[in-house]
Amino acid sequence: MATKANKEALAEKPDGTRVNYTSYDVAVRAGVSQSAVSRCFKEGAYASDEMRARVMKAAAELGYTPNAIARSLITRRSDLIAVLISNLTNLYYPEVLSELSRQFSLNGMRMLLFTLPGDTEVDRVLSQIWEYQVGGVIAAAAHILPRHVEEFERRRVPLVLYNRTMKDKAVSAVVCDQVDGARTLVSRLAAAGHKRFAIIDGPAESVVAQERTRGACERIAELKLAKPVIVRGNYDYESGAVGMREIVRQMGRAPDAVICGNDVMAIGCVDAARHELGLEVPRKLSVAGFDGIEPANWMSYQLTTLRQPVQEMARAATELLTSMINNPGAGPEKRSFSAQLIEGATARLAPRSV
Amino acid sequence: MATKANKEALAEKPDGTRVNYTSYDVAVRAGVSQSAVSRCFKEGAYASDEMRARVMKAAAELGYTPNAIARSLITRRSDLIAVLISNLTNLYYPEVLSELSRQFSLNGMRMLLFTLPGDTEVDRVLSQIWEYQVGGVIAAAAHILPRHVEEFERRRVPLVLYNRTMKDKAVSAVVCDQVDGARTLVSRLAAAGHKRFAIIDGPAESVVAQERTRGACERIAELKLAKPVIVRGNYDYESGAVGMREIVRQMGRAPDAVICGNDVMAIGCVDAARHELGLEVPRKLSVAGFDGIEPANWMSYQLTTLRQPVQEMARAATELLTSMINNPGAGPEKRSFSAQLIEGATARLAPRSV
DNA sequence: TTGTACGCGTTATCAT
DNA sequence: ATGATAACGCGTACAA
Repeated sequence: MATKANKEALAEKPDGTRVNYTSYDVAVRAGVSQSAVSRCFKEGAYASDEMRARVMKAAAELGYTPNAIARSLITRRSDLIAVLISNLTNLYYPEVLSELSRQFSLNGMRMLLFTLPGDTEVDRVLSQIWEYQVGGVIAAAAHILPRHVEEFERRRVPLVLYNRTMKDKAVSAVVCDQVDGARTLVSRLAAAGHKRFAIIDGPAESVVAQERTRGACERIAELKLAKPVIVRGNYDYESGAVGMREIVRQMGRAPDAVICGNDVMAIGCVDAARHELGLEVPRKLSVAGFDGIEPANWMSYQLTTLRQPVQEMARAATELLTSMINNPGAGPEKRSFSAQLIEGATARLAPRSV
Repeated sequence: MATKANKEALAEKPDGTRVNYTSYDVAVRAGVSQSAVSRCFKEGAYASDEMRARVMKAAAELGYTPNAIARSLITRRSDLIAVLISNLTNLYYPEVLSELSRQFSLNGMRMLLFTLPGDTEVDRVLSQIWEYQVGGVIAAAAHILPRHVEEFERRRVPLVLYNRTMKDKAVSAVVCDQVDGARTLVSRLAAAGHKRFAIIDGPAESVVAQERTRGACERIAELKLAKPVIVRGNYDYESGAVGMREIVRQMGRAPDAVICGNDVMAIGCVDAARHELGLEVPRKLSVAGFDGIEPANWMSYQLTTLRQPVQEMARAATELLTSMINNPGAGPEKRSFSAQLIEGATARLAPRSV
């Protein structure tokens, strides 16, 4: 047949070398049908040992690899997962990404990575995602709006939010309880005698930052302490240092404790206090952060922080997503984790109670 | 026709909602042929304004998105790029990855991310890559062997190595001249009076580490200085601290200068010197690192380091890869960059000469 | 157990 | 300018 001849010729290059063999090429070489080859590459499909051996031998000789693109066209599902991340320069995300990658790899899924530079890019990135027929998406990025979630629902693409939730919209998510962590932190600081608090908040669009600040403020109010001075930061080192200076300016003196929206800002805050303002930490000033990134452990800091169980959270996210993929009917599910207080050496804490 | 009826029914779910529309659905709604729809979504293809408008309207109403899987099956090329990275926990890589992502996104390519946990995983990961018919690969990972490169050549898949090269094998790469950087560093340190050097080397399998150490040793020998004590590290903070202690143990005293295989180890080294050994840095001991990661800038360190021009390198890597994709004939090409000495505050350097 | 035939959703090649 | 039709490489129902 002409068709067969064409197919055979496909792998032939002008220079005589061959490249990109298909299951058909393998079939010809093994003297079996194409569908037999297909079956041999699928676990638990009908195939005699004799044939399987012949096919595998031919495949190995040609260096044949199944074409995942063609496969997912016919099976109507791909093992592609998209991961959306805001900015990798936030030292917290590489760890998350690394764990996600490990977990997905273990589950036989491939990861399509999208980083979101700006806020308005979401629509553009989502349309790229739809094109690739991904099996699911993990979004560890800000700027995901309810209308985006609705599009996920319409398209029946499973979505798991990482460390963010959505008001008035049921959506699967893996979160760390920021409010609770912040409350615990304030309690422990207050019990140790801190009275005047200040907060270096994260960027306005970060839900995580909002929750951390809210938790701290709530608890401070409950304890009838003075309302904290709050300055805005953007999660980076410099804004932590700037924030610290601004706090001192606004208060006319140093506060007792500064709660920072993340570890990097806390480190900037500690450095500004020590190196620029001459404030001893923690003797004169307590500083605490959130996340538990690796540099927080460094001897120069030994930051007091609320560590997120990244490994467990990443695992939960992949499990949640895979279960959503396999049970398309199931409704949204939230999994919440608690932050762990790392006592560190940048804050004076009362001994653990309760 | 039965076929048409089937195709129409495809987007229909049991519950009556529709999902995953195809170009055929759009065609029916716009009252044109399927191939017309296809053309409308392709730039510069024949299509009257009138029809284009009708088709786009129908597509928008349905929320149609072209299926990239099907497209790349027929065009025999995908806009997928695979990126291989050893370990994201090395603080240097997130920046690289972030830049690569930005660049690829700008060029309309999607990024498939593979992280390599171990050394023997390479083969497994590569076979996953072949399955996805990627247009090209950027490898910023150790453990890529000549036989792997040969498979890239056989399969005609463009490969660009990031910060690694291969002996006896021509392969495209973007590198930073580590040897030259290390030599400059030693020269500047020696000119400032440092005589007894020590080196905290990176892991054995890191070519980058080998070059950094080699460059330093060469220059030290040329200057007729004592052979440096060399201890092995593994790029992480702890191994920098351990390395520093080990150096002092081996030498019976502190050296004049320690050159570390990367910034994270240098930071560990500085911390161990200051906090554990009571050595003033840089008054009693000079320490320098490589990479120029963000924490190296922090006030507590202000590390003296050789910064790699990550942005330029990432850009070069994407340019190189895209040009290889577009000119399949062209041979391998190397692009080399110079590291920039950040003078910092952890080493006493002689004023710049020559 | 194996082979035949068809279709996944798209682009490319023809006619018209 | 537009429409029919044939691939792309694979999985799978069905026949043998």
